[in-house]
Order: sequence, then structure tokens, then C-alpha cells
Amino acid sequence: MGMRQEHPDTRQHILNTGEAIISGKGFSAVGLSEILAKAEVPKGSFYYYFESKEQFGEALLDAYFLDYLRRLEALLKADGSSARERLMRYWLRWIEVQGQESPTQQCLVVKLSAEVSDLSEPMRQALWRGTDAILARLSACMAEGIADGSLPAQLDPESTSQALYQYWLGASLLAKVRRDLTAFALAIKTTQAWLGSDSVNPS
Amino acid sequence: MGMRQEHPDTRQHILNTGEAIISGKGFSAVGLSEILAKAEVPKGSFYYYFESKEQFGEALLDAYFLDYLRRLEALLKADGSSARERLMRYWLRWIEVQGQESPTQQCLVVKLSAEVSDLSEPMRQALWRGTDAILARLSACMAEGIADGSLPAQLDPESTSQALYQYWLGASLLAKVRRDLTAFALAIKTTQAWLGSDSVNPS
DNA sequence: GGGGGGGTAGACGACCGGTCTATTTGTGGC
DNA sequence: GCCACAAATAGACCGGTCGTCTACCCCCCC
Repeated sequence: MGMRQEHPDTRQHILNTGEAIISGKGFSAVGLSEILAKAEVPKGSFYYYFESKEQFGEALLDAYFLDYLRRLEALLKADGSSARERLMRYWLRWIEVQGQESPTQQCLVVKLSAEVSDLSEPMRQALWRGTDAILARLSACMAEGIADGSLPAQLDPESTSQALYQYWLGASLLAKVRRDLTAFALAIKTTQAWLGSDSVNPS
Repeated sequence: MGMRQEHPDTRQHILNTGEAIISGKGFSAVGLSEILAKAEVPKGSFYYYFESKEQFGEALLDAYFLDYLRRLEALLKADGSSARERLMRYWLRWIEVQGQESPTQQCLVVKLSAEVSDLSEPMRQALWRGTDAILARLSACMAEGIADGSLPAQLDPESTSQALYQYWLGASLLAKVRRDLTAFALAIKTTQAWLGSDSVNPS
């Protein structure tokens, strides 16, 4: 196999560059030329790795979620702390990521859901798969929390995790519009109240 | 003044047509040509009424919120029912509007916030003004609810209305991605729980 | 050292983007 | 009846869009 590529994996390099740009400007507003120029990859290569811009978008989302879920797993996996603490760590990290000024490396669910869902069926389904997996992982963590007593037993993990996730998506939207982080401060408080008082580590 | 226009107010007609299309496809993905073709307005006229596509987008949002707030006022204004009932009416209507299959006439806050906030400062500020006004009106209604006893006194109208609005924005995002309404069913239940038991009309 | 395939290179086409200048159209004054 | 003038329109314009296509390079294998 001939490989004389500057980057070990050109395909992945295009995906990474694309994510950085699209994460800022959105999907429709960005042209292939811009992505390829910044990636220093000729147009010819693009259509070797991807069928179309749409299929590229789908692959972009799949790659994004793959990485996201990997990091989510690292954040939520059982360690010394209670499941409740691990869950709260996730929301705190959400603020860090979503709160930064640079539009690069933001949450693609927040950025693309509204724009893409009516535009491309494959991309919508990629978003669907990804959010479903995230919700499943959050739900599992909540179930652990109920088991270890750090979360109230009457919580339904599935619906509660979905409600929380929805809530944080909306908070991110409003934070974007207002360009301030108070929406997140409120979100943290609301989340804590939602999860009830901590019977293991009462504050 | 020469006026031989088919529609009484061409400017408003362009805005209405634009809203219907942009509400479905987003801002960047829609070209002026498409809007003007459907509106049967020549391209040349566009730049008579608007300075640019961006300024058009800003005007579009302003017009949208003007109408939205008018309808919101009609929905929330004091009538026989309690403030709590009026508030719940708003969320029920949200489901009707956002739940319909046609991407036309959807909530522009849901549709455009993420896409536009990083793209155009004037449009971002229009979104900001609009959502602020909505939140103010919701907050006022919640204050009435506390006064008339239909909402628990310990609720803070301002933060609660913002939390609820955020939550419904996020629910709409997830509903878009999954193309189903279960997110809204959950949202209604959560909202009711959030607002506490109704001491005036206990269920 | 010739063939073959993974990957690169970028010109090219058809079309569409937003913008602007020139022009027509309609109306009111006189 | 006709001019002045604003309202409104027409369409040229240029750069960018996605996607295609041909040519090419380079490394491996035989």
C-alpha cells in the first residue's frame, strides 16, 4: 500500500479539521474548500475518502461520538467516588467545554441538531445514535448512584437522565445566545436540587 | 409615492416567506433566490428593502418575536383561570407548534440559536432581546401564580422560568433529532412536578 | 523493471451566492 | 401634457459552491 502522506491517517485528519471548523460555523455555512485548505489536503483526496459532503458529515458525527463516549466512559467509570459525584463531574466538565470563548471543539449536538435534523436524514440518524448512547451511559451511572445510595431511590434513571440532558442542551443554547455562563450556574443548582439531597455526603 | 405592489407590504411579505423557508432549512442553507422566487418578488427589490442578508435575518427575527410576544400575551393574560393554568397552556401549545411534522412555522429560537449565534452578532442580539422578553413575560406570569396561590410561594419566578424555558428548548432539540414527541411528554410531567402540587386545584 | 493500485493533484463545469448599478415604472406638481 | 423624482425592478457581475474527471506519483510486488 502506497503511503506518502504527511499525516498518518489523512481521513482522520480531514475529519478533525472539519470538526474544528464546523463546530464553529455550522455545517451549511462551511465549504469543502475551506476545510481542505486548512487541512492542506487536496480536493481529490476528499472524494477518495468520502462520497459526498453529506456522507462526510455523517462520518464526522460518528467519529465525534466515538471520541465523546470514550471520554464520557473515562469520566463516569467507577473509581473511589460515588456515582453521584461522577455524574456531577460530567456537568461541571460540560461547563468548561461549552463555556470557552472559542467556538472550536464545542458540543456538536448543541451546534448541529437543529440545523441538520431537517437537512440530512443520515446525519440526523447519526445524531440520534450518538445521543442515545450518551443517554444510556448517563442512565447507567444514575442506576449505580441509586445502588450505592448516593442518589435517591425513587428517581427513574432513564427519564431523569434524559430530562437532565435535555435541560443542559437548552442551557447551552441560551448560553450561546447570551454569551454568558449564568445559564450554567443555574443549571448546576437545578441539577443538584433535581438529584435530591445526598444521603451519603450530605452538604 | 409609487406603489404598484401585488402585496400590500412587500417587505413584510418577503419576511413572511423567508420565515417559512428558513424555519425549515436554517439560515445559511437558504439562498435569497429561493426566498424571492417563492415570494414572487424580483431579486432587485430585496436590496431595496434590506441592506444585506444578515440585516434581513435580523429583521426576520425582530418580526418573529414581535408576533410571538403578541400571541404569548394573548395566551398568558389574566382571564378566569389561574396563572398556573395559563402557564401550562403555554407549554401545551409549545408541543402543538413544535410537534407538527412540517418544518414550517417552527420555533426560530430552537432552529437558529446555535447556527446563528456564532455567525452574526446582530442576529445573535436579536435572539437575545427576543428570549429576554419571553422570559420576562413568563416570569411575570409565574409571579402572578404565586400571588393567586396557584404556584408555590418558594419558587423564584425569574430563575424558575429560565430553567423551564431552557428545559423546553432542549426538549425540542432532542425531539427534532429523534423525530418523536416522547421528549415533550416527559417535559410536561417534569414541568408539573417542578411547579409543585397545585394548592388551588389539587389533582 | 514493468505493472498495479492506493493515494494525490488540481483544473474544470455547472450552478448558485450575495451585491450593486442602471433602468424602468408610477405618481404628484404645475 | 410633461417634467421631476422616488419607488421598485431587472439583471449583470464575480466569486464561491459541490462534485467530477483526468493525470500523475510513488511504493510494492512480481
